[in-house]
Amino acid sequence: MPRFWLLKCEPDVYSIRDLERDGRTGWDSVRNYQVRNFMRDEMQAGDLGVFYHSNADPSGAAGVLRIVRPALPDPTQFDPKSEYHDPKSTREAPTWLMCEVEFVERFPEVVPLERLRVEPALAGMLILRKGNRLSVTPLEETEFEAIRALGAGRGKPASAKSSVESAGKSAGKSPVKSSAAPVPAGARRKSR
DNA sequence: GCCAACGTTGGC
DNA sequence: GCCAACGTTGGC
Repeated sequence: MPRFWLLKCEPDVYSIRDLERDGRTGWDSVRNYQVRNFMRDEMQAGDLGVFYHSNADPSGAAGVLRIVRPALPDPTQFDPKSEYHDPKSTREAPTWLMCEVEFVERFPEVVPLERLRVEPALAGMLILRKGNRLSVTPLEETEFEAIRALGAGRGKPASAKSSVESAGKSAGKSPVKSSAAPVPAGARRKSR
């Protein structure tokens, strides 16, 4: 059973269109212990994630990605020239991890935060909680499916009661562009 | 650009 | 191990 995640990134830094173009990328530069532990302990290959654009116009859910490999050493920590260099980290025991992700789909339009907020199925979602700053958060399957439905334009109006039932299984037939592109080496800010 | 909320740091 | 100061995030 796959798990579900929400991954935030500023689209000025790396957007869903960049991922669509690249096919795969290393979700690097995360410098938060809680997020690192998610990647180390809970994330699994095959998990699905919502790609969320933060600090954007509009901010919101932009598409879907899949976790290819969950807990790789983040190379930026070893790069003295990187903004994310961590001199205390060693290759034997890397402090920081990243995951490799692949493109699954881009929503025709970003589902704005404003829309997510009024969706009953998303009432408990971590990212909507005030003050939450984690760049990677777990999602319930119902939350993931609700966001995916909104992204596909299949969301019920915000006023509708119970929008969960309609969010059926749609996994498994994703238009994955199976690019064999390696993980880009460039140090990119995937938020912390 | 403001500012609330949070994580991290460092003095003690 | 407490906690104030500081830096950062991210919506608005």
